[in-house]
Amino acid sequence: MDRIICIVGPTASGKTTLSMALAQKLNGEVLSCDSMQIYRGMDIGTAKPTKEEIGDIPHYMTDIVDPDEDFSVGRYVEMADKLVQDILSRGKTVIIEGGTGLYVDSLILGRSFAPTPKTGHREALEKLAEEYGIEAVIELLEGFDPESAKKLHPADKKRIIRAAEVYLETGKSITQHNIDSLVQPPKYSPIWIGLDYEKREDLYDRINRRVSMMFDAGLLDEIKALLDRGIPETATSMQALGYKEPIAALHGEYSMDEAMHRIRQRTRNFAKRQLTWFRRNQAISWIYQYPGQPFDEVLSQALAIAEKD
RNA sequence: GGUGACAUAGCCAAGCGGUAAGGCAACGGUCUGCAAAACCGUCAUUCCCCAGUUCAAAUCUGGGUGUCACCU
Repeated sequence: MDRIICIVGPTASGKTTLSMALAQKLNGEVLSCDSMQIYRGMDIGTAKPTKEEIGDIPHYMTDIVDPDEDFSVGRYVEMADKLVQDILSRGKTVIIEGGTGLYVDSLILGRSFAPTPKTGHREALEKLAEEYGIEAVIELLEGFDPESAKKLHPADKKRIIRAAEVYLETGKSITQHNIDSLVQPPKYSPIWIGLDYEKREDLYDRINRRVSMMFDAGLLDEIKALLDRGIPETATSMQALGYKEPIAALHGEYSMDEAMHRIRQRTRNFAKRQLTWFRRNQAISWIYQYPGQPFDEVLSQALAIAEKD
């Protein structure tokens, strides 16, 4: 039987440490599932595991593209799935360490994505929305995908445009695409372990402290190095938490102190969204930690969950 | 000690006699190619306290308390 363990949870919940320890114990290899750690040169702000943390454990899907490259879930799944197959074929355990819910689920469910669109439909739709308002796009959408037109909130411009784009690209509505893919059984059935804290405030405390540590570790130098390399500030990667705020501060929009506060705030908000995403996955066994808990306790709980299967 | 201003949710804040805007935070949720993104929902039976005027008061009057500013 395929042996896959997914370690999921909000940022700063200790996923990296647990993944490495489990890999050690279970003869596993770690596959990172994080939409920002894929970028080269973005280490401190993304809390990427250090060389010391990784040690000699095989570790994948980190540092795979440059920060100014376009990336997507589709590309992630394509690359990661090959690695999963490869690790399994060698009889080892795959430990998926995931903070990006969409990526983890897409990989596990085995979703297939159409190739990157190049037809310019999206640009045209965006222009239409800009000139005539999003209502014009909704109206258009009603013509070939009334379900989406009705379901999507008028303020959710991004998804409305995507829904229209999918139809124009493929001739099939996004609603139909979704129905088709929901019919498919999940590609893998991993053991799910969720990491969280008993009390929300303890998780938030960890986030606050970690942000300070990032600044101490040289986050600003890292950002300056990226900018010196010519990475555009508008690149998706540079819009990441912990990057865009210091950049704004460097432009004098607010103080660096304010930047740090904003990073903390936005990271706390982000952690809550991650929890919302993972909470609906009933297959997850949660480990609720408390401050100062010995790591061995967490590890043995995780091993118990992994062994139960 | 005197004079003046102000007291509205955890924070900022509108309201100026007709039955408590809005923003942030918090909490809950959505999510199928930007996801560290984008989006949605909930959140003051009550406006510092007491008394009064009025059909009706967060809004007016008197007193009290507190904060700030200036004066001595």
